[in-house]
Amino acid sequence: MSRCGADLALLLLGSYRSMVNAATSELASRGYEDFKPIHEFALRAIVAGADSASDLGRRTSVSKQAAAKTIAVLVERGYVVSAPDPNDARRKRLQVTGAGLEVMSLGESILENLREKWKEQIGSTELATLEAHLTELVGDAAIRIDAPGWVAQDSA
Amino acid sequence: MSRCGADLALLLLGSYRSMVNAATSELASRGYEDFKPIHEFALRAIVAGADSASDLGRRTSVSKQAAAKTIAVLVERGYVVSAPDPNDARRKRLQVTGAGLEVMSLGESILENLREKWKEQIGSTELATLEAHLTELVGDAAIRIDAPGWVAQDSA
DNA sequence: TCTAACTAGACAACCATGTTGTCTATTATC
DNA sequence: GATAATAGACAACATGGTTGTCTAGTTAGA
Repeated sequence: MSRCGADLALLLLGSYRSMVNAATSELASRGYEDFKPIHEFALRAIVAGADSASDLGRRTSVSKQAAAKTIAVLVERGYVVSAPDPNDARRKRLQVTGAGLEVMSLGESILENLREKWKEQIGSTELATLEAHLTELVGDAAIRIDAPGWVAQDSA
Repeated sequence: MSRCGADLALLLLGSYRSMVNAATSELASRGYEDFKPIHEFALRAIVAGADSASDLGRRTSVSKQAAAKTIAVLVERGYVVSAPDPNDARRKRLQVTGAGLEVMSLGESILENLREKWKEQIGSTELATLEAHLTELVGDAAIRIDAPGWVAQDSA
């Protein structure tokens, strides 16, 4: 199908886009209008323990300033609250709100549905193989969510 | 390997990134410092027949103004020349220069090498199967290169 | 044929998301 | 206790996208 390296790259990108677009538009249609992948990933990172702006920046390979901006948006929209850390007056501890958890689980279930649909298309074993191969390709890079940047442009 | 939909999405994105990052850093090390994926795709589109700014915008699903900005960069760096169209005084015909073709073929060969390496890792048939499955997933979306936006953030 | 509609491209203003650099307050470390 | 490191705020800027508006040129139709 794919004849050259560039096509393969495009194919990978297209597949990602295809999933994420479907997810964001679905989320939008359910009332989460401006929720972009970057927000999802930031929430995930916060839940995973990135409880401060600097921390979030480190974990997502982005400057703390950029992280702070993202957090500001999430706070403004009520997905995250930020409160002074009693143990360290410099820090502000982040916490995902109920609304934040809700949108996360909704997003995840949408993506999960997409994966299921795909599984039906190509078969369960085939999907597993594909995932294994992709994992092999990305290697260590898989560990880090990394640069929200390349995930930011979207909206559907 | 991948347990949920979000992981699969991330895996796809990671795979793309992994290829493109390697390519851009390789290009950078060979002297093409500021060459980003967006430029590559724009050149490809121009070669494929998008010979004006408006045209390029349409083909890459971007406003003509955005396309014009990208073109301005490519022209400035000598990858593209823009000359008045003798048949239509409104238009400026775009043409990829020798340098442009050179960087394109270099980029392509780098990506091709990456694909080869991957082929050795997982096997030729497996790679073909994987590509076929991905093609199935993206469906029609595969046709359009689409939004340079999600391809823009990079640099390596 | 002449007018109306469309098209190309230029320009400006703006938005989003990232970057660096600088500053203050606080905490850690020697 | 002096020095270094860290958190976060703020400002300036780069990039890459958007709309909106304008002019010049083309095309189509009454």
